[in-house]
Amino acid sequence: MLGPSDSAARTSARFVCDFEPGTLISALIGEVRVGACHTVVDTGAGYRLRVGFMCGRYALPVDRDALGIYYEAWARDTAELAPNFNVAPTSSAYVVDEKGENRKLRVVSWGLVPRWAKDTSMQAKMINARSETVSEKPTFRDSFKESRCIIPALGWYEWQRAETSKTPFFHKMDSEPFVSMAGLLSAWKNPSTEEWLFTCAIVTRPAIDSLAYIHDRMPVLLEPKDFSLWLHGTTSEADALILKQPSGIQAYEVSSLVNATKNNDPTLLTPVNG
DNA sequence: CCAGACGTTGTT
DNA sequence: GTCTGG
DNA sequence: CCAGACGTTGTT
DNA sequence: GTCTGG
Repeated sequence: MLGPSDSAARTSARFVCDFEPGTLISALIGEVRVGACHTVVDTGAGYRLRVGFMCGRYALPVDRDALGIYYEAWARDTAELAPNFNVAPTSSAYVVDEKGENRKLRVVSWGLVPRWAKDTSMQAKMINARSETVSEKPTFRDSFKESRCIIPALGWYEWQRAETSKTPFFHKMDSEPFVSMAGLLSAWKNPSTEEWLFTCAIVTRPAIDSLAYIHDRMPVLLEPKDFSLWLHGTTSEADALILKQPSGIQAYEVSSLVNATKNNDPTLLTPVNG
């Protein structure tokens, strides 16, 4: 059982709690069930549970053709996007999808608009879809069943929160050129203009232990050998891929320049000595 | 029947 | 579109 | 995700 | 505090 003196556990262990988030747990710490998702912060006045952050920004400073080759996807007809070190919600982004035998690279807007939406006002909040509930939620379930995609990135950013600070980290693969995030794709027809808008969301999961000191959630990551199954497998097969434990991820602190979306250059990826 | 929601993360 | 609440 | 705005009337 | 824009 974790105690206040267990400093290693304070920085890296994760917990499930049975009480209201934010409750001071100095008197309750003996009752915390170790298992997932929360870190303990010493506030001086006691111990507080803290949750981490989620993938709300990523980098894709890569051209269309490199993605087409890596993902074995048709990219010749895809619009060229500028290299982007700071992809934000509602930004244009590349995804890989597969209709029948045709795997192609597609330009979409990040933040899923379900096909029945009246407008795009909720888009910026729909950047993540929890894997635990994605097959049930009205906003995501149709896309999960019929229109899964891969969202490529060089890596993703997370902000580690402390009592008075927030520190961005960049996450990338050790030995793959890209992070392949499990995604959902949706096509929405604007009722006014009759134009189609393609949008996507990143499927998320609890963070693996080695990343828990930064945040408690992470994207579902796909291995190259599983790309096809994610894109056209059954929902059961997709569920199985969600449950796989990812590995080979490195994370390092970066400059808070990334906070402002107007900043968009290679220095955002430069490691900071923490 | 119609009206209204439909989501995630992190806050206290 | 589809489900829940009134 | 973070940064930045947060308003009206009347005018072109 | 909460919403919009990037």
